[in-house]
Amino acid sequence: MAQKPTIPKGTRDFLPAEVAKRNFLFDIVKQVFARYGYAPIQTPSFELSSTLMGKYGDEGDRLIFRILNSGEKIRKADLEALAADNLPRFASSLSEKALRYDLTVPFARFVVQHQNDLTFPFKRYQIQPVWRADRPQHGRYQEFTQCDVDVVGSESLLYEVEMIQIFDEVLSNLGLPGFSICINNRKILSGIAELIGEADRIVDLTVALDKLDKIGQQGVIDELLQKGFTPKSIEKITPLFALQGNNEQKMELLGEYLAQSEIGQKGLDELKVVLDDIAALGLQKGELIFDLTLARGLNYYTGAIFEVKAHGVKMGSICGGGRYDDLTALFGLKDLSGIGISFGADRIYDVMSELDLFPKSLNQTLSVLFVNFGESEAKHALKLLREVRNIGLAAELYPQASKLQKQLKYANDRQVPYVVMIGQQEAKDGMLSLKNMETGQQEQLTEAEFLTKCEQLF
RNA sequence: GAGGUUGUAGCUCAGUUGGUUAGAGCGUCGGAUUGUGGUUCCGAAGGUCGCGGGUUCGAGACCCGUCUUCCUCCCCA
Repeated sequence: MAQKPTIPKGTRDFLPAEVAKRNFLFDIVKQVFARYGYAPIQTPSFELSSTLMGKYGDEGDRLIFRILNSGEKIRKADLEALAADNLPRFASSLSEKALRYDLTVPFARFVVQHQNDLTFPFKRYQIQPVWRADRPQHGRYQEFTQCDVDVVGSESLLYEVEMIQIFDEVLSNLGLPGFSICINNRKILSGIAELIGEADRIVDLTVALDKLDKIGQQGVIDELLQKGFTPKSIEKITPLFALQGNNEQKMELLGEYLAQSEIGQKGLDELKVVLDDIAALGLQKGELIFDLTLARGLNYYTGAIFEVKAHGVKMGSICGGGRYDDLTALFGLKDLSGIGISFGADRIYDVMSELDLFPKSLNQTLSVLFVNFGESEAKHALKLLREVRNIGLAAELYPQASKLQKQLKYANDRQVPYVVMIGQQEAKDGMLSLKNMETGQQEQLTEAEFLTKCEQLF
């Protein structure tokens, strides 16, 4: 026997029932995106390595899937680098292309490349798979789909507000009973780093701070010591550990703490505008929380940063995003601030499955099944079948004259609500039997009566 | 990238200190029922025990390698 086929780790097949649910999810996402004025674009699955490398931090670079050069190009391999044990350089000489790691960086490249064809502020959405060479885990895949909205060409904080509204509207429309939209601002984090005299170590600082709720105060201090922060600078951080209460209380305390930092104050001011606007507008199911420990490792964020967590399930963040002032500058277009967010479709799918939030009717892909009683009966049914399809209902004729038992079982398995039976005598009389599969009841109808009923169903 | 864990029928899983012919439930197929499904009863098919190597008279079980699963870390959606 041939060996059982498998697919690579971290990837999945989707059965019809799963695709139906995923499409349900995508449809709601698209609907909201479109309503806020975003238009869809698509970009290639893979980019030049130079486009992607270096944009996500060291950790991110490691997780980028690289595409091996093909054909004669393989001869370009830098064997000296290999001999010198310089593996990154050796790898680069083997590969010039890589699968996209997210949709934001390819989008920045897209904007720069097509800047003459775009009207700014440019608003786009993009729903496509991305790939990460990560260790698979619960809610973590090597191939997964992101749903991104981004706008570039405006610094207006109205877009921060808009992104929060989109989070709230999409997730509420999907039926999530509750979720936290966490917000922070990189400028606040920069201000803190500046104040403690470690302005150039902001990444190490934020990564450690990010773990506060996981490893606790002492854990953060230990990590900072390990990273080489001086006890003196760490001491200056400790007031932050006491930060508690609601958003206003946290902001007030932080206002005093950051009094001497211009950039920190700016971050606070931005945050306040956004929080006030949202407070005035209100949210449906979402809860907006200022979370100072929210850091996000992606190093292109410069202003607001977001992360969303679903309530009632054990799952990492289901959405993320933030403002980036310099991303297009990396590709040669300066002074173009952007902000964007991403919905992790696969994690949201998992959350919805766990909470049983998908409508049951999604599995119904066929409304009417015509039973096949034989060659001449089938030919007769075919004409009626065409009319049912013209009305707009999904309908089909069973392909062979199997036992009725088998045909009904097929209808049952496919959750078909109505089965039509036309035997020899019925065909002659222009009559048919319509069986309701849910109630089991059956009625005799003329063909005209049946078609009228189909129109009502549609 | 570090550590741990898992893999036996289509699916979920049993399988004792290594010992003849590897089991169950569900599902599938056939029949009870030749034009009536979802329930019931009877019967059948379906396995190089993830893959490769090793130890042994003998391996599903022990050892090594490899792939895969899930978990913790790292990072993230």
